[in-house]
Amino acid sequence: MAAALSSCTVADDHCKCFEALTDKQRVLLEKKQVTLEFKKGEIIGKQGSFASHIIFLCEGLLKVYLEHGNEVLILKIISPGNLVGLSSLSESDDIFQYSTAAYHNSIVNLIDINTFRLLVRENGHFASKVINILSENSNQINNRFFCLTHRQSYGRLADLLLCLSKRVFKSAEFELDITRKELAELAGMSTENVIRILKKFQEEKLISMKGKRIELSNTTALHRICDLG
Amino acid sequence: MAAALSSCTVADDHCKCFEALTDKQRVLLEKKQVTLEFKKGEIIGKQGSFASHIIFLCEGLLKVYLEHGNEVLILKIISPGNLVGLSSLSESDDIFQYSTAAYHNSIVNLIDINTFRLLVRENGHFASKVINILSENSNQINNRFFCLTHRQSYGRLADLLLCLSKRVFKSAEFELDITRKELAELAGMSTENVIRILKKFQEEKLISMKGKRIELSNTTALHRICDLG
DNA sequence: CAGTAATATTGATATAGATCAATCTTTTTA
DNA sequence: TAAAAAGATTGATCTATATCAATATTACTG
Repeated sequence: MAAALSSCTVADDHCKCFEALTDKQRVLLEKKQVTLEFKKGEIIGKQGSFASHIIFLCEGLLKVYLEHGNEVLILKIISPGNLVGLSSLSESDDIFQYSTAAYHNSIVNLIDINTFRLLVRENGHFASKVINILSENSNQINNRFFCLTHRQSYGRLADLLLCLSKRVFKSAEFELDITRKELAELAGMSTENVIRILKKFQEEKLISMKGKRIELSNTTALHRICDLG
Repeated sequence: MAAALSSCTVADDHCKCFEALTDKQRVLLEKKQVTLEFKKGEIIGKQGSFASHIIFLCEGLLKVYLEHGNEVLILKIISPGNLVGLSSLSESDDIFQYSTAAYHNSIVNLIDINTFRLLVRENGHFASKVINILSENSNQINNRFFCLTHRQSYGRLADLLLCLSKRVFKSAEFELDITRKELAELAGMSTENVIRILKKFQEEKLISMKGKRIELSNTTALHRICDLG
């Protein structure tokens, strides 16, 4: 029972894997990457396109999502210090299975995927770290899967707010510079529903909002809403 | 658009990874595993318990699922030749993040997880194969995630039937020896709804059923139902 | 093989949340 | 800075699907 269900949408710090590289390997990897800036809304990797690189986020905020026709499913949010696209390491298909886009202006390192593959094969410790990251990723997405399929809208939105607060902004008060529509995609519901629930949360003094600024005033109650569904 | 959305619930053949081992390594691995039979319904690995082994399915059929309280989310079905529990390789937590149970009587190899870890670190090619498996797994679960959140019940059930036919039983006609409740869990809906939709499918001559035996008579139409949602 | 338990089926009802439509507000741009 | 576009909000309606309740069927057990 109890066990705080961690359905958080944000990936954990991944950069640790590079510690397993030798100095020489690290130099090689650094040579085989480029740093780029992406503007708000820009797509960094498009689902279905050729995956020539692994993405490392230096600054900003990204979303990783599936799209089919007009429908979108956000798999996770990427905050700085994390990697995207490890699942394209699989030699069998080097196609991005999902899209990656920037919520805000972001700075990104694009790491050559073949060099990455080489290092995995060359350095088992590095490979082992990569496996850790992939595993944590799966667990996180699985929990999000559970949350989106088994919790109802109030719970999902409460969960999302807590997650943003705890993991992305690391503060009970934060500037949420994304549209309601994007919030709705994150929580897996309609835009109108997000608005109505946020209003309800305000009325019940669980949060307070001015402009894009949100403050979580009663995290205990929000947690309870998560847990009850 | 087009692109047959592969939201299949069944894992692919995984056994390939062992090909990357040396003879000596393979012998070591074989020494560090035991073969066991599990009866229908038995739990092979319980979410939250200590993950001391990786599961390899020789014969039978398994389900991998999350549980919280009374709620269950089936992540995937495992057919023979596949591994379960790779995500527990992560050194940081050797706890099963999900449960694994047998649909039918099943024969399973339990492989010592530390030996597995050792081989990953020792043999980068093996590690690379393991990464492939983890990646394919993620992709598959992500697609199932999309399916369960974005398709409605008719589409989900059609998808499931096609998947069972194509991947598990490898035939348009098969004996589906699981309860309606379990079917419902797989398709992410209520038992009653499964029954009603199966009835509708029969009326429209898309499938025919006698007892536990199901035959898909019009897979084209079923595919169309999947795609339209 | 009778009796009980488990599962399947059918119908009626309730509801969360989507969708649609209209207005208001903010942001962008020319 | 005025006009247009994009986004936010509110209310009304609709519907897919869960839930509840009753009965039928199948499977199990002593």
